[in-house]
Amino acid sequence: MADVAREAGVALGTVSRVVNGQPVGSGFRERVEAAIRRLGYQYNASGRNLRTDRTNTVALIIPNTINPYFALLVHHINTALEKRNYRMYLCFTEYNRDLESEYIQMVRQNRVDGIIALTYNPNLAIPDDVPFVTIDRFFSVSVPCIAADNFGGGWMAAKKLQELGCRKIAFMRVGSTLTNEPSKRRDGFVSACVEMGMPFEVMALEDGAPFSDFEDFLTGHMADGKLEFDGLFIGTDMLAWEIIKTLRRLSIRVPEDVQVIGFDGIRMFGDQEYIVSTIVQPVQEIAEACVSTVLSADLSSVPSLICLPVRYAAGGTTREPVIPETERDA
Amino acid sequence: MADVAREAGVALGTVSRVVNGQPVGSGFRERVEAAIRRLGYQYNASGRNLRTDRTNTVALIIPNTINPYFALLVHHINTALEKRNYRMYLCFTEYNRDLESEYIQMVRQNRVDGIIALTYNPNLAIPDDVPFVTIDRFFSVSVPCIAADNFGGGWMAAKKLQELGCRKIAFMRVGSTLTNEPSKRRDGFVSACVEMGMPFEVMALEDGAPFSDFEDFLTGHMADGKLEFDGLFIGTDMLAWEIIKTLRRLSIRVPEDVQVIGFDGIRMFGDQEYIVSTIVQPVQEIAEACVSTVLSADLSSVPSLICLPVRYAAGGTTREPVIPETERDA
DNA sequence: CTGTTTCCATGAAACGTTTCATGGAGTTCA
DNA sequence: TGAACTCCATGAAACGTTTCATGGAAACAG
Repeated sequence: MADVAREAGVALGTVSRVVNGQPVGSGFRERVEAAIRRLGYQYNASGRNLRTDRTNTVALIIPNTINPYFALLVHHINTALEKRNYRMYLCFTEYNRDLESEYIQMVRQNRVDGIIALTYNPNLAIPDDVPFVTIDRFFSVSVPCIAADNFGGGWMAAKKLQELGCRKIAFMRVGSTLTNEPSKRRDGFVSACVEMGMPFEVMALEDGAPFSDFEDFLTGHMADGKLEFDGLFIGTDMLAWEIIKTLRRLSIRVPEDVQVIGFDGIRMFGDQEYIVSTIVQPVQEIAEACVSTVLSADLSSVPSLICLPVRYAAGGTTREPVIPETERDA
Repeated sequence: MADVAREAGVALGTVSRVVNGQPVGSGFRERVEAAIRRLGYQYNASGRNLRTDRTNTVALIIPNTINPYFALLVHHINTALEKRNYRMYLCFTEYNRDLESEYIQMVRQNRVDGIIALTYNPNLAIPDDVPFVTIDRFFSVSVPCIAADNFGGGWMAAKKLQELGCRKIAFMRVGSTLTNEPSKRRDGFVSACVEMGMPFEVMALEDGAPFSDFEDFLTGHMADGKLEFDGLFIGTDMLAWEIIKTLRRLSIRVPEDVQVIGFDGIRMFGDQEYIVSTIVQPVQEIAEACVSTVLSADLSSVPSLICLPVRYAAGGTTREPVIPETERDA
């Protein structure tokens, strides 16, 4: 930059203002830009980062991008950041709690301007010197949490199963010890069942327990090769997919014998149909809320829990009254 | 850091060496570390980045992470980088050629230590002042390109279809104008067919042409509701998935009436079965090759095209002689 | 023509590291 | 005992920006 200034016969500050698009005296801009071209000058962001102590970068801490729901989340968060001219610093934790802390430490050293985290350590130390928002995890009123309306989703799933003609239903999930926002899917489900007087059961797989426990649960509720449930609400679409495979192995037909509703709104690829009938999370809205919150000038004035509405979408594992054409997002 | 030095009663350089784990006189390390704890000192990477003109960061430029193949690639590249204590700078282009150039410009300004790119502009300007490797795109001998053995994969697919009893087969792909490494899937397929004396056809969808052209192609090769092909090799698993849906709509059964082999090795989630029978790309090896190449001290001494072996995996859209249990990667 | 104000380029300091020449203290050897 | 070495902490410079106080020139008013 000093070279450019010399070449253009102007001062350092003038070059800086040209580069940043700030107002500059007539003729100066052209002179400086010519010099930049002549010298092939390349702007160096490190200098600015050091001087301003800002990086125009937000860290996103998430288990991985293999899970299609996470992939979608990453995608929309990146888009929302880009719109504001911010970059995304992506960290994969693979559900490893130590990695979560390590990444927080690391991105702080790299002076990110904010952190968005979807983590699994309930005792995570939240730094207070950088804007921090979480997805689906409530830590304290001073750490904004963005989540779908999980309770409402669970409620909606139970109601929907009744509407579809179910007489006895069950909720199945994995990871029973951790209490977080998605846990409320169960609460909403149970509340709706109680309110409707619908017979129901809840099966939560202990952490570390083998998947076969699910199969045991199902066979334990079978008589004459027939499942006593005619509706299942399952914590996530991924799990629903697995359980449907188990059901088929047990010669139980989906959706003829048992209807299944999952949660998340996962599709095979971008805009195809849902892999299972599901409660769809408003991923784009969640992403937008995360970004606008983490970048808001005054974090203390934002609500500590932002809860966004979900919707139901048929996906072939329920017997819909009218055959549903593929439903699509906006 | 200056504060720490003062607090510990040592010089700046000593603190620096302690922080970087370099050898230091006895007692110094303890004194400095105590001071760091007392002051709650936080290392600032911006200073180092400026001073060393390195960032320990590699940029990955890729269309998105919604496509499961890309998601897997991102995952493995991140792992390979992490192993070497590098961070990943992820840029999503959404197949937009202008964005590709913009991102290259941007990450250069951010002084990444290398760029790994999977791009779609054949005339992309490759910078020569930063290590640059590509995936699946050959630009010139001075730009290393990492790819699966696409030719071999196409060859393998044709051979496999014959082995599975096919008598007349076809290759279908999308994006006919762009010539890149994956184009060789077609070449391998054609070569094998010619060598075997197997009747075959090739259908490439023009860029921008509607998907229904595929359907027209298929119906154009039907008589009495029967497809004249009994085997299809399709450019990617995603496309294969779409085409299988079309086939089913045409009341053509897969794999009974026509066997289908895709390319990439996409699965629904992490380690489940493949969504279609497929030629599996060695994603992990590709990722490892990308990273080790882009970080190699002397780029000019690496081969300009690294071609990694593929393998066939049954996935339910072929009639395997023995019912295949799910095959899994290492 | 002088005094006042406005505008805006200038020059220098500062951000937090790394690195390197310097030299003081300790050790070895004659 | 002194010369020659070795070891390693020290202090200062440098990386490339941004920002701010300064002041010169132009514009305007009286």
